[in-house]
Amino acid sequence: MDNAKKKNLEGAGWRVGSAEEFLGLTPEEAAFVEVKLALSEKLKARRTQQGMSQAQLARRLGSSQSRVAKMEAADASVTVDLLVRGLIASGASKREIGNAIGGVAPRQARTGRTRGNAA
Amino acid sequence: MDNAKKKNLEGAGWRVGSAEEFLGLTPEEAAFVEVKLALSEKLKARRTQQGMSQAQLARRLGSSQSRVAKMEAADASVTVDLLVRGLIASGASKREIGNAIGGVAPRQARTGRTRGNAA
DNA sequence: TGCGTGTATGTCAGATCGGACATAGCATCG
DNA sequence: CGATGCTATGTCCGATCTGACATACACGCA
Repeated sequence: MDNAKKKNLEGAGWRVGSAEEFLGLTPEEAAFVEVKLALSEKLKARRTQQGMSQAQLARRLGSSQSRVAKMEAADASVTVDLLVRGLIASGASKREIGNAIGGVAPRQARTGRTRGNAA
Repeated sequence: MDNAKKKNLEGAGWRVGSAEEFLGLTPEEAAFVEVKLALSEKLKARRTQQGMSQAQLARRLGSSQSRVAKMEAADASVTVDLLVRGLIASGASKREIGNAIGGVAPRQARTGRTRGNAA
């Protein structure tokens, strides 16, 4: 799965979700998968951004490299639970997690926060 | 990690924000619990707001009333996975889910978290 | 009082998850 | 080339979760 491409689509008009429907998922299942995908992407982004290897993050998580790989691949055997824990272990705040799921595009194109912030 | 401990503690009846530290949770565990709490609150809010009973939501979820009760109680035996599914089943958008976690209050005052909608 | 409805709590068998391990693919380096 | 480091995939088996059920509590009503 190439994240770059997916992100392009997201930024453009939203395509990723349609893949799930194509697979015969209900809208609810699709939404759930989207949540997982969003979190797995964010996890990978944070990890690489911090120059960590999967093995390092795994250690921090008390898990294994293979599991981290599956997390980032949004493998079916990975739950949102684990992804959230992984994000937290990678230092993500609740805010970041929330934004990853429902937030506006994580693209850094925008200079200001969605909402007025820092004094 | 130490789910047993968490289970007991949660079962012992606990309060929202500050209790984690008192319970000796690591910051990461605390953050995770906060996520769960935020989601369970949102779930209950959405359900009642829609005039649904736990049993009705359960049916929609393909689950049972007792499990929904546990979800809303943020019981240790429910995962973020299930909470997210519950929210989706209740019609919540990804955005709403993200906001519930990441906490930018959409509209109403964020202070009355206990349920203070007694207007 | 008894009944109906909604919610809370405990339990359990079966389903799912997760850490660990093995293994393979791919770069990079000496 | 071999060695090292990082990632991907498949497979176990013990740990955890989940739906279902039983049951209890609360409230309103006739």
